[in-house]
Amino acid sequence: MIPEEPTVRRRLPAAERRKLILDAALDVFATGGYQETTLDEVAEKAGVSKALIYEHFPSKRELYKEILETWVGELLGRVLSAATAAGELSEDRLVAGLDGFLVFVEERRDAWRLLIRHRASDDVSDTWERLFTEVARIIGAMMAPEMPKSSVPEGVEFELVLDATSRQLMGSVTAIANWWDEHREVPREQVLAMVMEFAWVGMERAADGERWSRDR
Amino acid sequence: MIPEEPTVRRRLPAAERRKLILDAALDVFATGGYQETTLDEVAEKAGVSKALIYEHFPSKRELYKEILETWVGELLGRVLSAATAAGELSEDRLVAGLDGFLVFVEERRDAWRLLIRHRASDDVSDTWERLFTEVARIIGAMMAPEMPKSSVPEGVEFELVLDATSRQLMGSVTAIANWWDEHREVPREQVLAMVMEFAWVGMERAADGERWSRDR
DNA sequence: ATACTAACTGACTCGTCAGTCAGTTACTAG
DNA sequence: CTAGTAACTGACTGACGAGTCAGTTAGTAT
Repeated sequence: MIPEEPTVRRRLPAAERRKLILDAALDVFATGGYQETTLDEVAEKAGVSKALIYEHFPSKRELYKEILETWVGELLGRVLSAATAAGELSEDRLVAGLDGFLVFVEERRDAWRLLIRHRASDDVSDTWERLFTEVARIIGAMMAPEMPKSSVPEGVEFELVLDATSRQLMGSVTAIANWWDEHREVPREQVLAMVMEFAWVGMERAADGERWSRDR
Repeated sequence: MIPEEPTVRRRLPAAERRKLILDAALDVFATGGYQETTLDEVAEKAGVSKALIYEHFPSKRELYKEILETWVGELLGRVLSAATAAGELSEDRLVAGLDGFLVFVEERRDAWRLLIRHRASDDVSDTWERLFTEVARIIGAMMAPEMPKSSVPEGVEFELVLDATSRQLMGSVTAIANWWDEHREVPREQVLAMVMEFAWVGMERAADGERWSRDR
């Protein structure tokens, strides 16, 4: 009869199959989140049986964690390399890192969706919390030179303000990234400009010693 | 034998029992989110059988939605009444509304936790999305007078910027509220000051026509 | 006291899904 | 050609959890 295409291997070496499963799982987890995703869906998407998934990963949880850590690593790597490539000035580095983040969101929307589809799954919240705290720490380190004492409200520890501010920055950037997800037509430079408009200008002004005060 | 305390009613009128179930459910849902809480937990916390819950609510989903809508309503009500009580100036109103929000978070941490424990549950995400959009709309309306054209990056629709900015504000405020949840020792006024420092000063500066630009 | 009703429960069904196991078959080393 | 092994699967188990039902009992009206 018609001979089967020899390049189409029905059985793949473990590493390749593993990769395909990871890709399928990213896709499915990103769409539905951890809890509502079933391994049967992942198996179907990957075109294999569920049992095979267990040849490559010990549990659903471990599969998810591996993907989560892979992509957080990728994201962090991009942001950091973009930042360090931008030179010495911490302001330039922050802007470059922010743009690197937006590039990541633009290119890997699936991974970005996975990263924000986090909460509510106590099963894996420890992993997420660890990674999240790590990111906050790094951003805080980049922001520290931009945060002179003058911008610290009286009676609050500098460390606390730094921590809170880095989380605010993460929160606003995350929010606009999600907004962007529904407004893809807006080009990246404009998103970047809006982030700067919102978050950055305030920090600059704070750096000049001008601060909001209650009695004005 | 020892007569039972007559004031301890073993059977309560429907309305009271309903209230107790709602309280218990808020508590449990707030701790674990929608998907991971079971009605058996809620029943145990409320001190009744699971079957009784179904005498008062048609389904788990409806129970959750009722709680969600109750507390979003409460939150919105407080923010709006604080804002309107603050006078005519939209800036004053925004600050007052923000403080009203922080008061809510401080007083009803359980409800606040419920409100952020949202994502990933497609079961109820439509309800959440509706409420979320509503809040963004209201904040956008409050912000609009504070956002002169000068703060709009070139080439972007004003409406889009307004929408994106309101979401950034929500994101940063949400982020600091969550941070506050782990730093309860920080008094509310200082949290408010940090929010202003981060978000507000930037907006004011933008209003003066000073903007971040890429080439400086 | 008696009957009536609303509050309430234990024990069930039924579907779903993570994880398992006993195999079967595609490839490959000799 | 023939083991041998790695890739792969169908059919299963066991646990868990939403929702149901046939009752039982506390309060109440007469």
